[in-house]
This record gives sequence, structure tokens and C-alpha cells, in this order.
Amino acid sequence: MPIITINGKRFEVAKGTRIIDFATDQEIAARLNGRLVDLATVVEEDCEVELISFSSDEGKEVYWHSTAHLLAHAVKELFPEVKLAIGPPIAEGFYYDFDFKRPFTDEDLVLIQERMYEIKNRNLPIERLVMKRPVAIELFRKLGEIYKVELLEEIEEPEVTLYKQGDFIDLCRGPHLPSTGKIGSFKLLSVAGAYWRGDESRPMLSRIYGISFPTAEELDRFLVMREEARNRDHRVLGPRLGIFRMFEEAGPGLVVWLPNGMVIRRLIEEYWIEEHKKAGYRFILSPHIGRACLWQKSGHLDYYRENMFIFPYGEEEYVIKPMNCPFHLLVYKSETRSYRDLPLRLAELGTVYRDERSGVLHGLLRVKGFTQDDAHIFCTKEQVVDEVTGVVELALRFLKCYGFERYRVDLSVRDPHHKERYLGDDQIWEMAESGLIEALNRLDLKYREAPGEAVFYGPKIDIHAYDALGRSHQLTTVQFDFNLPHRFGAVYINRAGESEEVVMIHRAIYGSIERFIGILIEHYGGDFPLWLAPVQVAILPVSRNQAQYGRRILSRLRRSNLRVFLDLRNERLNYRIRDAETRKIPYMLIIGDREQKEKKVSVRKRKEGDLGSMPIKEFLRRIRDEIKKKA
RNA sequence: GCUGGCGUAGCUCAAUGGUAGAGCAGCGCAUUCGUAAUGCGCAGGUUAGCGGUUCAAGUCCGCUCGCCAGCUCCA
Repeated sequence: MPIITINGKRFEVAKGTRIIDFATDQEIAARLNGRLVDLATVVEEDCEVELISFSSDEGKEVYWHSTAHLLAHAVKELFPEVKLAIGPPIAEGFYYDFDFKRPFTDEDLVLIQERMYEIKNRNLPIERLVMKRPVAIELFRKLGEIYKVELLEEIEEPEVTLYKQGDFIDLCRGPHLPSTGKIGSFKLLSVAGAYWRGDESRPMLSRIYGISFPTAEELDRFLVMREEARNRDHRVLGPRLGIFRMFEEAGPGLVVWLPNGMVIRRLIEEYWIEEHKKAGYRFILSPHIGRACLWQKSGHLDYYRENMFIFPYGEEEYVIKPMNCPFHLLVYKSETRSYRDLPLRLAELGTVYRDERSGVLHGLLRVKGFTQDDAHIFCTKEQVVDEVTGVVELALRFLKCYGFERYRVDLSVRDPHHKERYLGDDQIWEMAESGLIEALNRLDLKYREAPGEAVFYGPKIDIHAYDALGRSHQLTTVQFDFNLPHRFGAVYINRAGESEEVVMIHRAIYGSIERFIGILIEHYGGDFPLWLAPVQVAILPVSRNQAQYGRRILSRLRRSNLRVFLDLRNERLNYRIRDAETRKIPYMLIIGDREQKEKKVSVRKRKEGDLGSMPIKEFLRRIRDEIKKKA
């Protein structure tokens, strides 16, 4: 009799026992000897089984995948002429792509969702079928499912698996839930176009997105979170808080910074400059335009002409710079460099312009003009690990300061099957990749290796930060560049007096200031910490009688270098409190006769309320401390 | 760039093909107020732009611009 070890406990079972006999209601799939399988799987021999529930990532995948099938099932019942493409789980939920003669409308979504609940309630068993590949091809051909046939024709295994629930059948690796009734609460969220297999030249399909959870409460919580994300949208908050605006008249993808935004931007840049000074960087500033031949030399013109702003100038062409690097190389090359000069760290808050395809623009997160917090480190091979370590350390210090508690590190290396697509020989790639890895190890950082994600001119480390809502944003990037030093002939004189090609590391911490502030607005939900808040304190006299006292406090705080607003408007106190609150001002000082008499201020904190009254000195101490801690 | 959706006052939103309207914000007046919206009044519009259909277009059609959800792209 087979011995089955379930979640570490051993059982002796009769042949033909199914895993589901050991599962509770929460469990939806299993890992059998390391492989994900259906609960209906029959145990034939000794094995190790781990039961999987929705709470794990794998569980969610299975759950959402089954919901995607339920969606396709409902669509097929309502619109039999629809052809099925693919329907995988994604990071949050699932989608299914359909080929339909017209796009789906919101009304369709309502109908489809209703039908999904109906099918769920039929509680159809979800069955796994194993079939010879040609048999499956024949089956789908008969069904008219041309996309499935195309997929099948590319599969190499002789046998394929299909999943069937009622009359609905789909090509699928699985596993799935045991029956449609196991799917709890779900909601279809949106429709959008998507190319078949992500290829612009292939047909455009209709994609329906959805999400599902075991319970209605979890679904509600998800929808509330989605609503919260919507409330934090930097494209709404930015203009409302006077941070930035974009104008149709000014052109798409171009940002105009408003006074409040400039306060934030300056502080972020000043902090960046301070930290970089401490880390041994030197600063330069390069022009916004330059001769096209410079970009010809760098290779950018050949690769990215479509995305560059180019204009004629006399007999030649000029470009608006899309990158700072060529200028930095000119600076590097402007003197004969000795190994004693290295590492040379040249930093620049360089504003660049790229002509992005119209459909990709998105608030501050993707714009046509932006400022990179750029730097290029020129060093020797021996210095690589130290330099990379320094950059990553610096980056993590910044992340922490802005309250990004969680982050993910990606190491992007060559696609091992297509080494010919990359510039530079194996030796230099190995030096660079091992340098990056050694730096990460030195910092004891876990990382995810991403083969094929490297840029053609070198490997890189990317740091993705998770914001307050758990969404990830790529910020820091550390890239090797084997292309530019070579093209520009950037060398140094080594100890032996020979000229040697310098190693160039390109890096940005924030990435782009625009994008970073967009992320910050959403991360903080507009509630910028005191050190960044455009207005830090609002002084609210209860009535006109305290106007004089208010002015005295105003000048006192201003002298302490605080950003203060004295609200003498002819409005009730409640109105002005509400106004300061919606403008996200961190502190309100409410002053009435009592405070005036006692030479105190009554302190109210944003979102927290009344903190009671205290002498101004005490208040000042308190907020100076808070500013210093950048809390 | 592609697919689909959208575009009315600074903002949020109304208006069967038949006189463009409300709340908030703004301005004025009254009120001088103790921890999230005081009352009254005034002003605010080439309905994104251009063209067409119609006796009549915010509404129907076409083109352009912009925005949104995705896809593709992101040095």
C-alpha cells in the first residue's frame, strides 16, 4: 500500500485514493512530489504531497486560472461564435482574450458575470483529460478554435491536457479547482484590446480582466483597495495640490511644475545632491541640445532615431538630448586620465527629451521630458565591486528615507541562448555579471535573476520598490556599458603606463525626478511627510481678534525656516480646518483667546486631530525633530 | 503606433435632435465664530477644434487634437 506524506504527516492508504480525500474545503490544489496537480489526482505509489490553498501565490494562480475558464465558459454560452485565445492568471486576477466580431461592452460584462455565477452554481466538476496531440488538434479544429490549434501545433510533447466543465473544454496545463462551485466571489473589471500573442502584426483581440476570491469579504476588500488607489491617483492629486499640471495647449507628455511641486522637487534634489557629495560624486551640467554627430558616435541615433527629437541647424542636424552619457564621456575624455583619477563619479540632474509613442504616456510616470538623476562612474575592473556596492547602498538609503520598506532586486543578464545579440565578449560580461553578484552578496541582498533582460550593451541591477499599496515601481538602475567607452575610446593610463579601456557604470537612483514624484504622490496619498510638505503649518486664528497674535507666530515660524500659511480668511474655523486638511497640510495651529493669553498654540495634526495646546517653543522643538528625522 | 472608451464652467456632474443647468471652487455682502463645509447674492460656456447631415446639433456622421483602459515600446 502506498505511503503518502501530506504536509509532513504520513498515511498509509489504499490504492486509488485521491488527494482530495485528505483536503479540507480551503485547499484547492496540491503539489505532488514537487509538481502542481489537481486534487482529483489518484495516488498510485509512495509520494509526498503538499496541499495548496488560496493563501499561497500558487493557490491564487490556480484559483484565478479556474475563474478565467469560468469566464470563457460563460462567454461561449452567451456568444457561441467567439473564438478563444488564452486566459492566464496575472499578478492580480486573470484575463481571457477572445476573438469576437465586436468589442465587449459594459452591458456584456454584466451579462457575462451573471452567467458565470449561474455556471458556478451548477457546480460542474472540472475534469482533466489527457489526449494525444493530433487528437486534440482535430477536436479544436472541429470546434473552430483556430487559436487553440495554433498553440497546439507549437507544443512539442506528444500528449496534452485539456480541462472540461460541462460542455466547455479548453486546452490547459492546469491544475484547476475540483468544481465550478468552489469558485467564491468574482467580478469582471474591465475590457481592453490586446494583440494575439502580444504581436502588433497579429489580430487585435478583446481582453476581459477579472478578479476572484474565496469570500465576498475579500472581494470587497480588494475593491476598496482599488478605490483607494484611484483616490491616490497622482494625475488627480498633483494638479489639486498645486504640484504640477499638464496642458493640452503645451503638448502631451510635458510637465509644468507648480509652486508646491517645486518645493518638493527642490527638496528631493537637494537631498540627492547632499548624499551624492558625501558619496564622492562630482557634479556637471550639460546642454539640452547637441550636434547629431555626437549621437551618431554614441550609436543612439541608429537605435533610437524614432524616439529622438531632431532638428536641422544650418547645414547639419542637432538633437535635443535623450541621454546625458555622451556629454559625460566628452568630459571624461577631456583630460588624460590616470588610474589615480579613478573612480571618477560624474553626476548630473540632466533633463532629457524622448519622443515617446503617443499611447504610452501616463501622467508623470511616462513623459516626453524628464530629469534623470544620472551619474556615470568611470573605474577600473578592480574597482567594480566596490562601486556597485556603493551605488546599491546609496539607493537603499534613499528608499528607506522615502518610506519604501519593501523592495525587490533584479539582476538582468544575457539571454544564454542568444549571446550574439549582445555587445562585448564573454570575458567582459562575466567580469560585469560576477561584479554585480558579488556586490549583492556583499550586501547580503536576495535577488531575482532575469535572463534576457540585460540591455544589449551590458548587464544591470534594477531595484523595484513596493509602495504603500503594495504596487511595485522600478526606480534604481545600475548598468554596465561596454558600448560607449569603446565607441568614444575612453581609456586611462594604468600602473604599467599602458592605456586601458575604462569601465563605465551608468546609474540612476530615483530614475527620473518626474516619475519619482508621481510615485511619491501615490505612495503618500498626497500626505507628504513634514520635511517634504509644500506647506508645513497652517495658522488658524479662531477669529479676527487673534490676527495680530497669528502674525507674530507666522513670522516666528518663518524665521525658523518653516513653510507656513496664515489663514485670515473670513470663514468659520471648521471650514478652514477642513480646507487645511484637504490641502494635506501636516500641522494646524489653532489660536484663540486662551492660547493668546497663555502664549501657547493649540496643535492639530493632519488626519489625527487635536494634540492639545503647548508653548510655541515646544511645538518648534517637536517639528524640527520630525523634519530632521525626515519622518 | 494599435484596439476600445471618453471630452459640457477651474473641479465633480446634469440636459428625448428643440432656450446649456446644479453643487463645490471664485468674487461681493452679512456674520467674528474653538477642532472636517455659516447664510444671501453675483459672475462664470465658441459644449476640445474643424467640417457635414438637419428647419434645428452638446446630442447624429466624418476628420483632427487631447485624455482614459489595455496592447506594443521604454537607451
